[in-house]
Amino acid sequence: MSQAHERPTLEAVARLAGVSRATVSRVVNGSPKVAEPIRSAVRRAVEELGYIPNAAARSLVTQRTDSIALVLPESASRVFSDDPFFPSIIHGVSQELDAADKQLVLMMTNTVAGYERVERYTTARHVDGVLFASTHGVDPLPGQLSRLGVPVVVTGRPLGRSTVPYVDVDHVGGVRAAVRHLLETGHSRIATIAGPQDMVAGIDRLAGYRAELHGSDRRSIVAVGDFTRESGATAMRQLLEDDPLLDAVFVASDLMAHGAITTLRELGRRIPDDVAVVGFDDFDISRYTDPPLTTVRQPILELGRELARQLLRVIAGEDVDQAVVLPTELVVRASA
Amino acid sequence: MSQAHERPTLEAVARLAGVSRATVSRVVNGSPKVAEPIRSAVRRAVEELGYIPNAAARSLVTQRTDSIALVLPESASRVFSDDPFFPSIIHGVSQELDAADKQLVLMMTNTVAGYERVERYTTARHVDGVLFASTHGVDPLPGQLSRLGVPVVVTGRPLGRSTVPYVDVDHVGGVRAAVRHLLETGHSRIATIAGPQDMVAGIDRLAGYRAELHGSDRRSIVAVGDFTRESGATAMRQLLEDDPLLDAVFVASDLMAHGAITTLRELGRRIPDDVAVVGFDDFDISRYTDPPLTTVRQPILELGRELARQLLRVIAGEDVDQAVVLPTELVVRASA
DNA sequence: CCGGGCTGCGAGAGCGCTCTCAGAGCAGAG
DNA sequence: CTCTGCTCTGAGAGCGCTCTCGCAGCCCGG
Repeated sequence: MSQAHERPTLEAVARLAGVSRATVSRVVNGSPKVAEPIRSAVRRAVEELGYIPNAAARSLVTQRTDSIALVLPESASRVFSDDPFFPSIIHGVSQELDAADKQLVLMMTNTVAGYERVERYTTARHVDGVLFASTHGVDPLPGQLSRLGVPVVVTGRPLGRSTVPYVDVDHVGGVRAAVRHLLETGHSRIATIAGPQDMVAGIDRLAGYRAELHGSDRRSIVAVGDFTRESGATAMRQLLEDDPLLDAVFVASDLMAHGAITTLRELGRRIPDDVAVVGFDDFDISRYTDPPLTTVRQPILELGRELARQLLRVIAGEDVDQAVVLPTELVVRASA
Repeated sequence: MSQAHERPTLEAVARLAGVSRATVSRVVNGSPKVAEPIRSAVRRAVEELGYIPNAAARSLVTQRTDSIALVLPESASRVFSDDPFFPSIIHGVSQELDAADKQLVLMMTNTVAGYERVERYTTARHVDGVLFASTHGVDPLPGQLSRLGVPVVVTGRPLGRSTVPYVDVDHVGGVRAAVRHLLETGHSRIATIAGPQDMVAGIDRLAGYRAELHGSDRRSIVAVGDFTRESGATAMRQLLEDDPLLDAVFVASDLMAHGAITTLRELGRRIPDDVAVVGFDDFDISRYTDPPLTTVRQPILELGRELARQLLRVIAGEDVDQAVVLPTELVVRASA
């Protein structure tokens, strides 16, 4: 049954092929300086024994593990089942790492001990580098690891000063396009449901809204949510209390936009005739809402891929830009 | 900057504390047979040097890695961004592994080479065990690994004979409850949109539908989808062509049910008055469809957790049941 | 025919840890 | 006071691999 203990080692292959361990190692690792007859003899021995190198032994000497950690913050788990953001990031990262033949190790800091766990694990040289997705507030861990010599890349411009390389999307540009669209289509009372103000995504999107409104004679009407559907529904109700005559709302996430739409419909407002709605994300579901959601697309999959690519570059010792910002794009559908 | 090379070893700690490597190792691993004064001297040295054990060296001798692979099949990536199934599994697995202080290594077999990659990686003793989620058709890999001595647990009753332990949900029971509900509420022409017939979930849910209908004088009206929203929309159109008078439909996944609802609405059918709709999954979104979806809840998070728990038991050498089946439950909302 | 350079292979050290085994030290019994 | 038995610590082997280094064999030019 279990052949776990009898798994062949380099030594065994070497004996069978009648060569030294070093030569087998060369063949296995594709060194060019092995003569052809010997090479094929070794190949045959490897095949026959079903030899597979022991990863721990190898990385003990090479100091590499060929795996990469992706750290998702506490909040990730909370919204996990409803929010395709993290799955898409994971998917994108995984695509790039697959191509580079690296493994993805997922870590969630959803327990209190998680934070310390991540630190221990990554500094135990378990992984060659660490990716952080969507950190809240000012997270010291990325900088800390980076200072310890661990390659690190994060999503989202870090709050506070930090020299850790990051990948982000153009929140402000996307939001401005959205608000401009609302202005150009003749809306005069444009409100916003902002995201959490301890996250860059929340902060920047609100800033974009304010920036585009600034200079027009429109005043800003703001409510704040936490990117969940429920918070969007609540915030919409609040906005309508604040200004019953508002005729448009930019919502800082698609999920919150869905919540807002539910509220608007409950209160008998027609979309977009009474109130135009624009979201941010362009999740798949948003094509299927009623009406289909006008929203700002952010390339989440690509964000994940770029994140991984940057880290691989850092690991390879190449120079990388401290910031990579991916473009966003307004997708006009029926809701505005 | 980079302190990577100067990272302290056991040896260094031992020297500083004035003891042997063995004693430091004992303290680090919490062995009780170390006298208190020495123990605290070692602790101080560990603290002072910031010592963290090298994982590779440790697992080279212990033959354990304290990490677990979760393998998602090709199709996972395809539906990843729209289907909360895999995220929930990941989340559940991760909860249990966190508690056991194990790491989660994610692998997707979405490339052609992925299959072989998984095999190499897992047999390289990179992980202590392997979890498979939602395999399609008859996948030989789980059995193969299991025969090589690698602990394996899979989701979903395996097709074909297999002795690999699995965790699944009670598809048939849930579906029968759903169809019974439709019968009891006076529906006479009950159709179904089935899932892919190369997956247990697809097969069993169709079987449940047939089983409950059997004996009543109703005939079965079947279309097949692939669990995606689009396929649900298409299948619904097909069903209405086959039987324009049908008054209820059991749809084998929530996403397909959403598609079906879209189609029904486009064709002017009222839900549930003209056609009652029941789904399967109870995804979060299904509470927010219009009307809210009556559906069969399957405990996906719990499925992931149980999956991990079973594997941990196998790894610990305990006996486990070859099958664990979690209950499903009909959740009645407005669509039926 | 000899010496220098090159290529291909093997010997052996060592990566950082765990764990067995033996021995030192001490307490208590005889 | 000796002997037994126990507890605690250290020495050392070894996990499976990579990689440096040196040497053997060969080819070529002088």
